[in-house]
Amino acid sequence: MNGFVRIGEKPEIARLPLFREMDDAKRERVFAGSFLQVFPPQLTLFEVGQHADFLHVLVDGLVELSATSGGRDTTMRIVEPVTSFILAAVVNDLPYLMTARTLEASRILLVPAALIREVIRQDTALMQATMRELALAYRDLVRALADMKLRQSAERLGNYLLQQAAQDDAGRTIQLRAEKRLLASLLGMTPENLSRAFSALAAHGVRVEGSSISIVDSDALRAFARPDPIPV
Amino acid sequence: MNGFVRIGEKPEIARLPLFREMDDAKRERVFAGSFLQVFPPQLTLFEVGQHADFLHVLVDGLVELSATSGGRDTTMRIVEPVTSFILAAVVNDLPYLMTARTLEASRILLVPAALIREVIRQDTALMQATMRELALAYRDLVRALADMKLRQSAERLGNYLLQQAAQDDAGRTIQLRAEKRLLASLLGMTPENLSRAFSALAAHGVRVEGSSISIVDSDALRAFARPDPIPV
DNA sequence: TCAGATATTTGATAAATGTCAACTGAGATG
DNA sequence: CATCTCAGTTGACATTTATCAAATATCTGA
Repeated sequence: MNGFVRIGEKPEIARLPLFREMDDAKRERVFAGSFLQVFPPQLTLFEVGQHADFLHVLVDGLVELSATSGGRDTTMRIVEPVTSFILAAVVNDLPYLMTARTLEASRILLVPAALIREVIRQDTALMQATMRELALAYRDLVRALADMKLRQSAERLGNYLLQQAAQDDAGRTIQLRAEKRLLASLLGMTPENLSRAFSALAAHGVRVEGSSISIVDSDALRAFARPDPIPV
Repeated sequence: MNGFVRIGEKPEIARLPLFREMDDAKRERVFAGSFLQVFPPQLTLFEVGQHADFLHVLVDGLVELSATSGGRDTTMRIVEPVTSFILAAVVNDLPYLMTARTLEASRILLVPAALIREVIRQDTALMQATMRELALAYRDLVRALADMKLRQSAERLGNYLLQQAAQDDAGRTIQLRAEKRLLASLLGMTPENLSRAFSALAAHGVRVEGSSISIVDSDALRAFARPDPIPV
């Protein structure tokens, strides 16, 4: 299951903001030099400190990115398909700051770092897309850090739910794709605390049934969580 | 005090990683379309949500960038000269996510956002430098967020001191350029808590005299703060 | 230099979060 | 179908951090 990209995968990858605008021939070259690989669940793809050999594009499955500080580690991002990840390390040819682990069986496009750096230098549209992608990622982190510094746990959870509901356009019901312990780590709290945060949100329009969360009163939740007014 | 860049300022700005590699004529064009302005202390340069009209380069003085979440706000960065700031908002033509305020009287080069975006499109070296800058900024934030999630306050302070000592190459003594309340906000704690964190670090090789902090036993401090092993 | 304003520190207390242990329930396995 | 395992929840308690108040230090400007 290891080899060049097959035809079937290309369109959805080519449609990514990162690759969308670039020259077709160059894109072809990138794909030809990359390989799509299948990984089992719970496999570590790379670890903090390792040299960044590949830009990753998750085509199918689920991946966790975690970072370490003072010995312990924390979930930084849960990557859903189709998304590229670990772009910043690749661009600057620096060691990974995060560890990546599959949560489910996943298909991942591995783009050799040297290749993508070379094509970035040659293709202005790709470079510009990379720049945009990094700037957006930066802004996401600014928000995440401000949230972490200023909001308490139930509020962070409330905002996470509102955000998920908005972007999955699932309307009012959110299906958690990962375990709750992971969500807890992503939101910077313990599983016990997450559990209590969910209880607290019951009074603010949130109903929980296993991994299915419904926002039954989104005004009430908004009033409690005070989401950031500036759109992404 | 408002006008085109005078000769005296150019060299140090041109030496910035962001502008260093670009075509000389293009750089000249950027400078010609920008203006250097002097601001008094405690002046708000722009606020969250405003449209990003200028890339800023702090030439002299001190600037605070703060972000807002749930009504309150927190210091995200203390900008020292000579550094550009607010690049991500300018690149993507999006509203500022942060508020900027001078802490001291400051001279700032204001580069019109439309101009820098245009020149970025034309000059590959500048685009690449922008991309690199954003990727590095992203990585800084990854670290900051992991720290915030995983370390407690005295540990965060310890690491901040180690990092400052390393980069200012001031050796063992750090001069705080801003008020301690600001440092507290930057590190995500209250001023009271910062004060106690300093007391706690007394037992780990740190001596405080007003705004002058000495690391008298850097091994002890390192043992306590367990700094991240991966270099910046 | 002194008075007033402001920053910082210290103490007492409250709130939020983490830790540990026990319990519950759902899914997996034989 | 029983039971085994483990994620999730709940309760009791410890720790960390915030809050409020007061005391002290530092800075500013007349």
